[in-house]
Amino acid sequence: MGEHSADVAPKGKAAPRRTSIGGRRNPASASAILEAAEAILSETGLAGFSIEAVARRAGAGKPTIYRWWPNRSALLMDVYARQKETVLRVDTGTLEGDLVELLTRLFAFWRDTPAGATFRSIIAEAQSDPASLAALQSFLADRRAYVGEVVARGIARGDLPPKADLPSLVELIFGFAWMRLLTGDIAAPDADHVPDALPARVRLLLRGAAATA
Amino acid sequence: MGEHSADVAPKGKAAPRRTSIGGRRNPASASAILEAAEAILSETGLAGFSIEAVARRAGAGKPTIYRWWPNRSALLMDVYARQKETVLRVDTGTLEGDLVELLTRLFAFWRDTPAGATFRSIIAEAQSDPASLAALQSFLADRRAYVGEVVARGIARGDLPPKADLPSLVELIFGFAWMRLLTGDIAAPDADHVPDALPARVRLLLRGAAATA
DNA sequence: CAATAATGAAACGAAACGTATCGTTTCTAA
DNA sequence: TTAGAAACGATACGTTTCGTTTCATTATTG
Repeated sequence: MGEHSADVAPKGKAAPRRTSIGGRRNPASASAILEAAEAILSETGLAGFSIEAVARRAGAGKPTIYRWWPNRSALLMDVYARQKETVLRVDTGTLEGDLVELLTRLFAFWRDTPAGATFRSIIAEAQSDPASLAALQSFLADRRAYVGEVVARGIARGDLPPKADLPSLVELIFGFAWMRLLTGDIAAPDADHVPDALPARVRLLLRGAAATA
Repeated sequence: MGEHSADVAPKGKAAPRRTSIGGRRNPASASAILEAAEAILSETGLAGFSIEAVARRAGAGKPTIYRWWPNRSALLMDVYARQKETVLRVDTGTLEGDLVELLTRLFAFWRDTPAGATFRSIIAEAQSDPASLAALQSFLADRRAYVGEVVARGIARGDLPPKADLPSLVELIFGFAWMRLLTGDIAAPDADHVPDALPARVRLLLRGAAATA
């Protein structure tokens, strides 16, 4: 998966029909489907996202999509996972720097790539489907653990007292980020018009965590 | 609206057919529609919520619903507005008390009434419809202003320094609350199994806000 | 070569969307 | 009293999407 030409039909053109490659999945089909899904999300958002639309765009059969993904939520999750969210990899030397950098990068990732449209759609779908919610909760737990490690590293470095309220800090960071995404509030800071409030949020959180140690 | 018997069909029974009451809207129809919408959200969540289902349940015509609400998002907004979110009215004597009480009440409101299902649906719909997002942003601005007043009252009382970072505090409070709702994390605290982490979140936020004054 | 799994095209019945049409009811103004 | 207007729910409509089934074809494996 990901190593093959996707054979996604550019809009308006017919791609060669893919056929079976024998008793195994065709990675070209998978790529085509995931890329089509991503393109549609980018172009029309969740409102235009349907299995029908993805199948059409990918030149794939609906049975193929349903064979691998039970519903559109699951497909969304795979689209997001594929977008390689490496933005969380930070190491600026200070905890405050790490958190500011992490969030700055996350917002840019959400803003400048189809990832933002994808992830907000995942959250939306999770409100109407219990299985999707469970998947999202699991995903969140994983991400929280990672950020918890970033914070623990800061503690080890002495940037934060050992008894700082780490669970609250991590929860509030994610609440902040998600809310920015869901309210469409991830525009790039612009020193002339939109001052960057993100560092102030991080500062408040870190000082609060330290003060509750 | 709200003063009349709704004439909502109990499931399985036929309500008397409503007719026109002359060249104005029939408040009984409006009530029936809003109540049906609320009931469906409670029972099936957003997945079962459709204009068709509401019309059937309310014994109303789809043209009637579309006459008054452009789409299901708008209907959701009215359902939520109708649920009288008075939980924000707090006055415990201290700012920390106020914020803890406010959030405790808000979570109970979301948990114990159809309001939670409604509001999470509103947020979900806002991810696929720009007009719904605009309405949600407006609603949020209003609620932030109110909480800002609660905080300002605390500042006047001396619970928080005058130069506390009020914008960050308010934004983080809402991020926290929304995220709890969206991840299904609003279960009632249970001292034996689920300790109440909410006061710790509030404490961190208040100390952080104070420390950034 | 036969069996198997996979592939996309096509078809299907059901459901929902948003709109149009209809007969009926009620209200208001003349 | 009458005519006109707005509203009401029932019905119908064309379109889209859902999830599933069927089909002919392809490639792989034993």
